[in-house]
Amino acid sequence: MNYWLMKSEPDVFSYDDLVEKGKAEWDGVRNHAAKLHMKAMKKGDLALFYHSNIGVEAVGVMEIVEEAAPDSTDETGKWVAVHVAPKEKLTKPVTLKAMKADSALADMVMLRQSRLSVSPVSKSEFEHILALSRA
DNA sequence: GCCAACGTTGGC
DNA sequence: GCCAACGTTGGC
Repeated sequence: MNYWLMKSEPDVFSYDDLVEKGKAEWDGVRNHAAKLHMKAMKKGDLALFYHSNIGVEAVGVMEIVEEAAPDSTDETGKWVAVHVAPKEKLTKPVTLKAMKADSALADMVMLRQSRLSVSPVSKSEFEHILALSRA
């Protein structure tokens, strides 16, 4: 089982929007590194849902329910998307500020490469963030 | 609104 | 194949 972090601007698509839909295609990713990460995702993997621009915090956990397939919004056939479903809304969002301030998360890929919209998260980082959300 | 990071494009 | 110019993302 692997863990991931996926960014979305909440005014475009928020965690609550995902809860409302029940399941959604994570489309629109147009970055090669992000694409490779999506292709590596397996059904049952968990991903943090992160709100960029507004909030700037991890707000929930979702599950990968369908592995990478052609992105329905892409006409070139070059890009892929996975399908996700909401799993658990964090009791308390974990802000970027809190993640940056935590030495246990210093190696997080998303902190090192802030523009990457889909990034891997280690098991210990994932569990640490969940612990912070309950603190 | 600004700016840093970084990806892409195009001239050479 | 290099690199400058430019566009986009995302934090502040």
